[in-house]
Amino acid sequence: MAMRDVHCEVEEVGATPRGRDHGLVWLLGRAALRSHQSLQERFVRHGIRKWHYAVLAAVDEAGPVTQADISRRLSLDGSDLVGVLNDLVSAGYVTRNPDPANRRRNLVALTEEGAAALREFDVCVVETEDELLATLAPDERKQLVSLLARVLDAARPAGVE
Amino acid sequence: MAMRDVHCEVEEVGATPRGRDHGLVWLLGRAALRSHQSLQERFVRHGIRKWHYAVLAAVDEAGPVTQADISRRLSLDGSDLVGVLNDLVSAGYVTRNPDPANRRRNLVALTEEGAAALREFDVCVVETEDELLATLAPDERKQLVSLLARVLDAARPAGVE
DNA sequence: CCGATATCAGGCGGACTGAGATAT
DNA sequence: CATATCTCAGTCAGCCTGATATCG
Repeated sequence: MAMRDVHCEVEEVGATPRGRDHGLVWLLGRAALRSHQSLQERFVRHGIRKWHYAVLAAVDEAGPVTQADISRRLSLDGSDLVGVLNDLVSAGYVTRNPDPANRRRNLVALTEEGAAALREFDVCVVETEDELLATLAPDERKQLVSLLARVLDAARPAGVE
Repeated sequence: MAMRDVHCEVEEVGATPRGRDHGLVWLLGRAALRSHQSLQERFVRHGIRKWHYAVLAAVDEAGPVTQADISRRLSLDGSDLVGVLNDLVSAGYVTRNPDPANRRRNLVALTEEGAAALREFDVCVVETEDELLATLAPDERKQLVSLLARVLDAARPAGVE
């Protein structure tokens, strides 16, 4: 709207400062919803949901970890993690055993089945992202990811990750 | 365990094609969550939530409209819109009357109080977006918004808006 | 006693589905 | 009858809070 190289078109300053339908918050919310739906649609075929994937990936990357660690890494509430781990243990994807060094803690470790499953689940993510980014050129994809990462970093409440 | 811990480094080709923590879906979801929380925090001080704002804005921009119109414009389910409108009518922000031309329909119109309130609520959005985008240069903001809009357009299920 | 960990119970808002009522 | 609109009931996952037991 109205590039300001010309004589003062200051109309939109007060009323609709950036067009209500195209604001960042709105776009973010809708884009996240669509991508979430698209991903979940693929995940359900494997019997999982997004947090199952996220937890598997976190355990894979960090090795055997405590639940509190997973919780902090993913910004997932500890009480919700319990249920996710129950599912993953039932499926045989992870083991959850008390840490002999500190028996308040549980150590969560990936099983072979879990590692194999994770590689399958990765495909869902790749497919979803390719679908989402189909209309963007490769460098635009990188730009978008980079910009989002910076926004997220700045919006991070207090030292996470 | 026990796999090909052969010392080849072709690992990330199949396993983590783009770094699991930095994928588009993940970033979108987290950024949307943060922005949503930041905005809702402001909205609650005014006694509203995001859909109240979205509906007010839609009615403001489209003039008196039917509920089905609002529903389509915002991709908000009609059954959820009912409750939102109940709140807005109670607050005196909109009126909801049968359309004399087609009495299946309700015509929703903004009141003066609604228009005034909307202008206040706009401030919440502006503040939230400024907060989110604080670390980005003006042209980067435009880039981000533009890229998100393109992603969203491509991801649109079937002719909306 | 205090703090960290894990678990459990439950609330709340958002996205969605299905049934029913009414008007065209 | 068939369709469109609005309303209501209820499901479900996600995000959050609070309470409890246990261990250090």
